[in-house]
Amino acid sequence: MVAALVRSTFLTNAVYAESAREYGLTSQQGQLLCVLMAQPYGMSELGAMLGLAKSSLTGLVDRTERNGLVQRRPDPHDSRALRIALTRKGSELAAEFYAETCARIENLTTGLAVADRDALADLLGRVVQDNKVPVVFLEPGEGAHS
Amino acid sequence: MVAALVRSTFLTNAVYAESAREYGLTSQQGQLLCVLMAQPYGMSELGAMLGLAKSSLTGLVDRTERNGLVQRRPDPHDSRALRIALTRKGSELAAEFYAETCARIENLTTGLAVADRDALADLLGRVVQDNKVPVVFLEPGEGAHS
DNA sequence: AGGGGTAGTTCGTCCTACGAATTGTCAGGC
DNA sequence: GCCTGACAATTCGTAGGACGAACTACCCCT
Repeated sequence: MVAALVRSTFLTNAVYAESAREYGLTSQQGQLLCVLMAQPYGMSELGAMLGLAKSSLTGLVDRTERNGLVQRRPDPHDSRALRIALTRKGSELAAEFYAETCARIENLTTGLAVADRDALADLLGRVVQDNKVPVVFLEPGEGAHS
Repeated sequence: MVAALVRSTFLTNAVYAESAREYGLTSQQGQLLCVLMAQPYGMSELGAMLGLAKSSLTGLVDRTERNGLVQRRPDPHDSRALRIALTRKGSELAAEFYAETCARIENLTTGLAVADRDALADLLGRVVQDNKVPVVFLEPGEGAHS
């Protein structure tokens, strides 16, 4: 059990990172884009979702902003706070990266029968839910709700 | 499916990293120790298993060696090559880290019935095998065979 | 108006990862 | 025996990632 989970994690990481790399992203930047596909978030919210310290986030957003993918917008209701949102370019890149990554991850399970794939999705879904994993990756079809 | 896999990967990463941290390790150093629990390997072999460039490995082994966990031994049959092996201290730390990490990962699935856990292990095991994931984490019970 | 808590940034430090260039060694052909 | 191509590993420079501690600016409550 444990070994299977750890190794599949290793596998998924590698696939994710390689896909990101081909779009000129790091894993972390790709993850940031994927989170922001749903809606803009504040720095602190992002830190909580991604499990990063505030200071780590500043840098990540800096670099991603420098690449023109993301934008710091002032929060209208709180002048301390920021809303981090995708730029047009970031939005387009995120969509491509997301689609390609989905395809590649999906491909990892092509050795399984359809019923088995469904079973796996269900079981993993439950584990994820039981452990309250933040939505770092949308369900395909789960669109932006803003 | 895809989202469940990616999110469970995120979860496992976080648990692994936190466990490592508590033993004074980074994820990568922890991974290195786990791989070496099975047997010593050469730098190139490690690079292939972990999916790292040679130059990345030099640094990782440097830092881990500096902490006294790992040792570069000359390869008796090839004086270009090295065998990277756990030191006594590294071996002990690896065992503790491994056990603790196993426990924590196992814990992620306590929301599942035993039969479901077995099913999940089986399905993930097949995915891992189909995709030829290197043995970056032993099956509990799979001991060193040297 | 004062003061505790919150949002983000800055700074210094260390780890991670890569590619290109380099050194030493092995082994096969001649 | 020697040369040459392939291979093992390191070095160097660069860039990103992550953290904690210290700091600024602002919110809100009283």
